Amino acid sequence: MRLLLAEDEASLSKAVVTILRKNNYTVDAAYDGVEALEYLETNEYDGVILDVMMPRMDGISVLQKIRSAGNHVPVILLTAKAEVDDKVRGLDSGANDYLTKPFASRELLARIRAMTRNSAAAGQADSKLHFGNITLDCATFTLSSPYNSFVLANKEFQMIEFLMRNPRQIISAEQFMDRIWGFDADVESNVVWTYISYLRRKLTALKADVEIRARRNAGYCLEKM
Amino acid sequence: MRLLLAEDEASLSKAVVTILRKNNYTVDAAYDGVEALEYLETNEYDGVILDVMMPRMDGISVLQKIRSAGNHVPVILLTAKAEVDDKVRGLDSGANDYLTKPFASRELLARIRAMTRNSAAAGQADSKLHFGNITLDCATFTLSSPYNSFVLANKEFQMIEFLMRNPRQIISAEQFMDRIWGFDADVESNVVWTYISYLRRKLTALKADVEIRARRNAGYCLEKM
DNA sequence: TGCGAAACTTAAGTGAAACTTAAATATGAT
DNA sequence: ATCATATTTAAGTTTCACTTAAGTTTCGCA
Repeated sequence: MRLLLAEDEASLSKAVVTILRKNNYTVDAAYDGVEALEYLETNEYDGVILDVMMPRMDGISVLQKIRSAGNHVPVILLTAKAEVDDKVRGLDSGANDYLTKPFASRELLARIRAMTRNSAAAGQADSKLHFGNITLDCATFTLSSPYNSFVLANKEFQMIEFLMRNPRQIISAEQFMDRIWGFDADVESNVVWTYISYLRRKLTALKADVEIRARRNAGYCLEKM
Repeated sequence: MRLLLAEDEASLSKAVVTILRKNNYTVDAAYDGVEALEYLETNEYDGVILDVMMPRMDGISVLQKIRSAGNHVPVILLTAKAEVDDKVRGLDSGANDYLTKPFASRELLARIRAMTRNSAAAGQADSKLHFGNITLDCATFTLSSPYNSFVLANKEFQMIEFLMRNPRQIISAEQFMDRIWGFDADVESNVVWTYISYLRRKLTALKADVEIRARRNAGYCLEKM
């Protein structure tokens, strides 16, 4: 799951990013409205947490802008004070939820789960993905088959999740990079090969009837054997 | 996905075309504004990458011209300097995005994906080509008939794609070379024969009711038997 | 009908892309 | 601070798509 956090207060932003990463979200952080907009235009997120009060462009304007561009990504607005007017204006502009500072991290996590639940439900079955004889439990990061099971590390999990949400589709190394590492991360595309290798080893150990096939000069593709 | 790249600097244009083709876009290249306009008037594209500074007609004028003609194709503008005025003028003229040189290829690709996302969701019919009893799935590189199917290698795929997008048209070996290998590649025209041979073998195995016919001293042509 | 040119087929060689592994580094928990 | 685990880098290895080359067939024309 990939989230964007737009929050100008650096210490709060860092704290929230840490909490979210611990909970296995992939998080990009923007520090003002214009930056947030740029991220939103170039990446696809599963959810956005948007501070209302920000330099250069306020959160509600960002929200209006992306909604008018036809982007329906779920958005939680953050604000310092619970002003009813702000709240109404925010929700009218297309926010899915609203949270006032200060907030408990547990509440934020719960609201994020609620916000992303719908898109998951709309897309497909909830927290468990199936393909062939393997199952990925997104709540526990467990990849299992009738023969065996593994608890996956964060990056491994996101790789197989991406593949299982798009079975039989070709996914390029660049798409993995953009989605999991963020398009501005400077890691070698080598790292994708490494994780593909790890995952294949696990699929073999699971006696999976599916495999990650390489399509030279194109990408990878999860297919039945 | 079919893109038009309008960029006058030959070396940059060539580099970008190569990158885009590698990412399985079909790309036409124009080297000035007037040429770009001609391409845009005679073909339908899924997206356009338009350099602002070009001979004969600048990018923004091209953009204004096609917009006033009612063409809503998504456009990314390219410019050397990040001048705010230029940016505003470009976006006001109807550009969907703006990218300043130099740029990372991964960022360009991400922006193209963002730009074409909507149209991809709208019309996915583009990703499958039909002729006679054979079908080419451009998403999975699969060539199939009611009897059988093959996953094609990159070059094979591009050859049959070119033929299936222009059925009954005569395509010369040179056209294949320019389009698939690039007009400056130094490979023997032998390779075209080789791939035609591979494809014919596959068409036979598919019991296809179409064939690649050779027109002596002219080229090849995909026709019903 | 026979000749030369063009088109075709096949198979082996090559290099770039993909893969694997292990070691180095970063992160995070105790 | 220390140790355990996750992630990234680096380097050596393998694989396979592409190219080449050489021999064969087909075609058009005299």
